[in-house]
Amino acid sequence: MAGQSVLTPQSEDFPKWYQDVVAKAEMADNGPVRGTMVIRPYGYSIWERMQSEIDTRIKRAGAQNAYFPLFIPESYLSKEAAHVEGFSPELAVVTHAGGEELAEPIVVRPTSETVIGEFMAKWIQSYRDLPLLLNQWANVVRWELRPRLFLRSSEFLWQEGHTAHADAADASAYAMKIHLEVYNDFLEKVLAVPTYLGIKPPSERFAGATNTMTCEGMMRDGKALQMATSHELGQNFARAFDIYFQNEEGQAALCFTTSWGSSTRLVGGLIMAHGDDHGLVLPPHIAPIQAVVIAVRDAEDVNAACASLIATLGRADVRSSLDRGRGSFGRRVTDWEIKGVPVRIEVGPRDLAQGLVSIVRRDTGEKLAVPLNDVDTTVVSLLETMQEEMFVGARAFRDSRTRDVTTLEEAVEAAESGFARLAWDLVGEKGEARLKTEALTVRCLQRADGSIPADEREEGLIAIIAKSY
RNA sequence: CGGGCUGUAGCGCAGCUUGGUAGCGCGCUGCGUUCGGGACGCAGAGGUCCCGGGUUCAAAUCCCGGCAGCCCGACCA
Repeated sequence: MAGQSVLTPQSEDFPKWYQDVVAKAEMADNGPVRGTMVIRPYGYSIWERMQSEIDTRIKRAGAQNAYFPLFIPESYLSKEAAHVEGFSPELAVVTHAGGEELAEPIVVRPTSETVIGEFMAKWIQSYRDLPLLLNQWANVVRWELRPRLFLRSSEFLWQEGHTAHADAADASAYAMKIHLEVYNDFLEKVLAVPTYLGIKPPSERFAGATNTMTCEGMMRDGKALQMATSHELGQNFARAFDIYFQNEEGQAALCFTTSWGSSTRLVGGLIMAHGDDHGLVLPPHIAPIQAVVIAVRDAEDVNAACASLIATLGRADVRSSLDRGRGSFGRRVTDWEIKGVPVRIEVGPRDLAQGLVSIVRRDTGEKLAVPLNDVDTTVVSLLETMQEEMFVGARAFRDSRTRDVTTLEEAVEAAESGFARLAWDLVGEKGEARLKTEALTVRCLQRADGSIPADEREEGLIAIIAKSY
């Protein structure tokens, strides 16, 4: 059995590999209703760590958490024309409740701009109430025809921020702040995923937004995944929901609003950004278990050494877990690899006799013999090294698969294996239509230096073109 | 919604052509030997063969009608 692979190799069938990992790492199962998802404890613990990291950053940016209802009157959605048009194909609508047909159908929220807009209008009186910075953690429903666990499910978990500002500049600056200091910082520092930042072309904009910013990550198969988005909504929703305030001159003025979100899709992105043929590879900062201590065999002295190591690692703030010597060694090693635990510490009689343990890195497979007394300091510094190297490695991979091109035809070719960078002037609406026939899209527009432009009419913008999830 | 495929044990499948009382691998349970890269032996448990109807002495198998799922074509975090 040795050497036989447990997972479908990525090179053979990437989607199958993804499904295998999700199942075998015990991340999630399909729910009974098509498109729904059961998130299993291991997958959920990763999501919880994401929530905690993102939530901390959101609060640092000044927003407060609140909760708005799952059920939204259908009439609310209709108040913003582009919004309802964009979302109507994927709405789940409640027509019956309490044993009767409802007078007005109720929509299960696909996003909460409308309800929150209604309440912002109520709560905002004067410029002193601005900016109003809200966030909520919730589930939302967008009916999916082609669901995939974490990446596209009919119900998913997310965080949605909603803010109101006195002027366009303040709204735009705040959306940018969230985008850089919450999303991009989280993606780079915690998930070790490098991104291309930019704005969506008008065709890809959020329904009802005046501008949409995105963080695009590259997966191991070269396809793009939108990992978070931030929208400037202009006065579209303020107008629809009468979000007025009295300015310093005593006149009524319309607010400018923003919204921004990140979801359980991040879990899928994490899997696909770092995973290899042996399974998940988790960056230490996100890993629920950073180090697993494996007893090579279930013997008294081995178990005692393991217990002592767990205690030591705990004092060093390393999230660790013990694998007692039940079952075959190889099997247990494989199982922990599939789950992507960054560091494996093997404790066996042979090493122990010399006062050593074996420490193995999940990302490189590198194996070190380390004296018992040095385990905590070694692991702590190793985890930081791995976090950094995983980011650098992912960035090198992304860069190696990103090509500057000068024609649409070259872009199509380059997007076979990664991203193409092409002058936005050379794309335009016609180019987008051409790309669509090749199942390609403009993922984002950015300035030549990689920064985020204010709008798509700026001179000299670069379009990042790729296949996407 | 259009085209192709599949529903048999927890999972993956064979059996169906040519009807005859339900099988394999993995997993699971118990005991024992093992354990430094997916261990092995022995003994077990587990099935409305997707649903409904029909043909037949007899249907997983043949016929009719449903339902569900998967893959490929237009949207989305």
